[in-house]
Amino acid sequence: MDTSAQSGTNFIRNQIEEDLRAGKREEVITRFPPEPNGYLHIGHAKSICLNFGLAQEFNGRCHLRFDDTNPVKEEDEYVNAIREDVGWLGFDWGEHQYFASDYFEQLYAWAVELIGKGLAYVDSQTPEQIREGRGTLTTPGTESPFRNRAVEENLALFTAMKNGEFPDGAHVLRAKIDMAASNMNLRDPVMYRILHAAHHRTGDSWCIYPMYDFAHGQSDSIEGVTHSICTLEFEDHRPLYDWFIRSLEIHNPQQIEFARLNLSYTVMSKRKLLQLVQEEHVRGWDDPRMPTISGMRRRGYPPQAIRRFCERIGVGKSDSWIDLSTLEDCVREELNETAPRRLAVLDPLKVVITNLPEQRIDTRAANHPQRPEMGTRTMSLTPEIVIDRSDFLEDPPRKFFRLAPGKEVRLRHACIIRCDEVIKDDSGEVVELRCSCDPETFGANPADGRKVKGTIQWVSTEFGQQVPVRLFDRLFVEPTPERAEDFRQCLNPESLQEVRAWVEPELGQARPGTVYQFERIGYFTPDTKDSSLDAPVFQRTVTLRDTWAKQQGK
RNA sequence: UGGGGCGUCGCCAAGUGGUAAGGCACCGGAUUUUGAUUCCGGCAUUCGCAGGUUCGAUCCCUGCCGCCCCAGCCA
Repeated sequence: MDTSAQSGTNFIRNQIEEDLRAGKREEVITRFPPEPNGYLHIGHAKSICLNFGLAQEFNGRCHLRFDDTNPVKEEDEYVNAIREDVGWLGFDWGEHQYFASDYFEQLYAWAVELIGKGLAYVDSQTPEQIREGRGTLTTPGTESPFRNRAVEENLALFTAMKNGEFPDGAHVLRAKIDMAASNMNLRDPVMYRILHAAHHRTGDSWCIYPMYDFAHGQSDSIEGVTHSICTLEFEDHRPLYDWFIRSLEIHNPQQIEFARLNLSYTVMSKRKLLQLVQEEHVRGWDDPRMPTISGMRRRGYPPQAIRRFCERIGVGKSDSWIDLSTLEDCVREELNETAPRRLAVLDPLKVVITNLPEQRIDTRAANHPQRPEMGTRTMSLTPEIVIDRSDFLEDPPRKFFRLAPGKEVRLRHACIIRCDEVIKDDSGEVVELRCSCDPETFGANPADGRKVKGTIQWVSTEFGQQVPVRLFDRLFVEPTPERAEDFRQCLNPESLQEVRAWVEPELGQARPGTVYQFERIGYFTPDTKDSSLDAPVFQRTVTLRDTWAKQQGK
């Protein structure tokens, strides 16, 4: 793994260093704790890189622990997908894979212990009554009439809850803290609820399940976690986290909170992502337009690019909205180094070279301009080729370095051609160009010293192949769909376009796993799901920077 | 108007008493058989605002202002 990354510093790293220096901790154990109720997205990647990265950096370890305390939402499909994604990102949890459900027995015993200490009680109010009793942000709550039940009665009731003697919602176990606390989390939070639901791992063994607050900290404690890193919204829970640890007198991990990632032009909440999938706005969790790890993998984003992105955006506590261009830049940076180059024509315009000396002229083309070790391939120029429609303009603006009537341009890896004649159909559309070539310019500049600034890609219609290519655009037209009244109203109707492109012959056998650069266009890779052995379906990973287009847009 | 956080360049983000790193974006220019890449150069006399302490403050104090989170038997 590349640890060479530009390691900027951040407040969490600083604090860990301080804890180690001061002797408060002797090792660093972190954990990535996803709830298996959805697929991982780029926001999770930030947390994964942070937790695993810190553990690596301090020679500690990072656990993968599934926070599966709510059986109605969690599924094995999700735990498998999560394991695959974390591994693909390049992180290894070794033997340290855990489930909060592994600790149900221990958690139950601890609940009993707290009841014994008079720190927990069974509340028999209805959910509505409990809500009303909690008070509001500005008014204190009121104590439940069941708050002062005897320890023995609490024990008997809690045992009966566990034994399935009550229906869902009949009773709840609550921590006895302070109904007037200004921090709502301390107003006698619920520890256990009755849920007659099958759990993905424990099946029907339990019909009471611990709440997040009564499971997370203790799970960290059991595993010896030293630094429990989570997102900002849990900051208010820290006093409760500490209260349980203190009341139980067990190992005390330290919770540290950081700001979650927000990315422009996409949504990150699991609920919204689930909705996109269920309402079929996308073709599944791994749709290449999704901000999920699996979607990015399918789209061709290399894991190194995602790790670099997480390193680059830093870690802080202020709400941040990262621009999509930052992510795309990381993807380009990686792919520019590794992607073999090929020529492809997405929007073909037929060109006939009228004076080609032979029916076929072979040239050697480097697979990467800066990396000769990536080898070369042969390209065959024939009298009939296609070029991209956007590389020809009948009436070009100043500084248009491509083809136009009477103008010259270089065919990449081949020779210079001049446009002699423009052929149109009845409707006036240009359907063919007749060009003459300068045979002296194969692998050489014009002997007379004339300058031909433009170079364009081409494909021989005799040897090339036609393949489907999907062009993705951002899923949303609004920079912050997350804030919209209805984020679905912001969906980009043109986020997926499919064209039929001409590509170099060997691309017809391309397999998923390799990302190519189609020169002057972008990076493309065969889709893992829709490609077959000899029929790849290409998709655009990301475009190349295009300063010409940018200038034109102004 | 309870509590908890946050406010340094368009977007992120270091720095936390000694006179503002870096990245993305943007703007110039060089090289280029990808208008790609690469390379050079530019880009905050200023750190939410107002006072105060100090020889000196983004860093300390006071007061404002703005934004985010919390009233699930979700995590």
